Amino acid sequence: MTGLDLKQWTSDSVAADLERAIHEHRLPPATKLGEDELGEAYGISRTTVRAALHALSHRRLVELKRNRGAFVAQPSVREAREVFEARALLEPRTAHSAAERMTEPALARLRESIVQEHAAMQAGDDGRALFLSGQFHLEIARIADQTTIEAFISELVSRSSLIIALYWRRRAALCETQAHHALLEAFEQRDGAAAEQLMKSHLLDLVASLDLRNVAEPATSLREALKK
Amino acid sequence: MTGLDLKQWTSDSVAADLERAIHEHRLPPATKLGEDELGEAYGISRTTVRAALHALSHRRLVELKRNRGAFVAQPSVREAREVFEARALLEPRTAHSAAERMTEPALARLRESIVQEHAAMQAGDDGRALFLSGQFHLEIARIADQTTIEAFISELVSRSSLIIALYWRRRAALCETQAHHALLEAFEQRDGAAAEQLMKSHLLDLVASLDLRNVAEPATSLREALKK
DNA sequence: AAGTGCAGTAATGTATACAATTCGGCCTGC
DNA sequence: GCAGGCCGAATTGTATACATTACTGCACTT
Repeated sequence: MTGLDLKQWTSDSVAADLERAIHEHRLPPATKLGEDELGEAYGISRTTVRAALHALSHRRLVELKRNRGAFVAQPSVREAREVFEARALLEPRTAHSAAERMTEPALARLRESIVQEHAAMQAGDDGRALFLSGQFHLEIARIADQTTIEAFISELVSRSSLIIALYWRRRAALCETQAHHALLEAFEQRDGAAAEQLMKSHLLDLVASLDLRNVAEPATSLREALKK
Repeated sequence: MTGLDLKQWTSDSVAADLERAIHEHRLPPATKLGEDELGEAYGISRTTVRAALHALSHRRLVELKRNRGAFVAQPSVREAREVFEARALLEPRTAHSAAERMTEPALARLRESIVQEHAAMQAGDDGRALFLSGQFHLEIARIADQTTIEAFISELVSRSSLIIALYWRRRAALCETQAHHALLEAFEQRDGAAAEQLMKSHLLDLVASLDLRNVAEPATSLREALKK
């Protein structure tokens, strides 16, 4: 477990640590996140753990079931589609803005991100590669100088990682860095329209790589299903 | 205060209650939300109040200052612009989808919303009118059957209410229901393109009615300003 | 008189103890 | 043999007590 007892953990840092673990698929969907267990792992009390779990539940990365506990979320097929529809609304035009505001240091950060992503993939660390891939998308929103939209994209990217964990079809991997390279070129040329279009197809490719056939998942619990 | 001791308050219901109070301008920006004070008002312990305040801080309706407490957020001019830029990305195309999926019961709900909004305004209850105006926008996302985007819009609408509290220019009021009526007509005709366009201009009008001249707000605290 | 240092106070941050609820196993009865 | 109900264990939900931090006022120094 991550919980080295050296650090002074706060609810925020614990939440960030857990989010990264989820994002990197070290904590797969449906994993039970017991408060006592986590508290012991991090060397803190349940109070702080609870705050972290609640924070993650607000980002839909964790599902809180009353009197049952916290579990890594399992996005439904429906939710998976919605997440990518939301990304399709936000990211292309954000990429457009980013291209227009692009600077040399920003380009350097994007290149560095791709390099690290590539390295992680070479090292066979798929989880880390996936996380870094998300960082690339986040960095674009940061460059576009839209912190509000950045926060939304951050949530959506993390949730996408859960979706990939559940619905990823082909393990063929190179497609990601390829698309990011293409985006980088558009950014280098400050070509907003191209960046917007590339981001749009990149997201469509992502959805296409998923197996989102509706399998009519049984209600997880009758209680839930009968609520209304 | 709202805290009637009849109800069994949970952190979620307290958060919802506070959010509504903020949305209706009963709790203006910068209001101190003391844990003890709220706990006493609702007849619950600080633990539950804290959870509610944390939830609201995740929606950027409340600012948590470490060891200082919780305050109703005061969006900056910058943040105000960002909120409406995000809405401009999300809402027009959501309105488009809504128009295409429109049903008679959904239309009835929209009409009812407008009626109530109008009634509240006639009654001089500006806060409630503002809240209902937000409900209209939310209902559209609900009709579009996009719960993920709906959650984002819900947050943005509530934050918009804070922005209006801070930067509203003219008290002239009728503009809101007017725009909503126009949208309703587009919905009645299932005209997605028109709805999208009307929503776009409606949001632009809203921004235009604000006074977002940059006044270079002084750093709220030197500590914050010098953090990096 | 202005600014600095110090201590008191009041609030939040954290941990722990108790209460409530859920689920699992077992047992009984038909 | 199976369905239904009861009881127990485990885990979360809530409240309270303690620790920590930041601000406020006052006295003191220069």
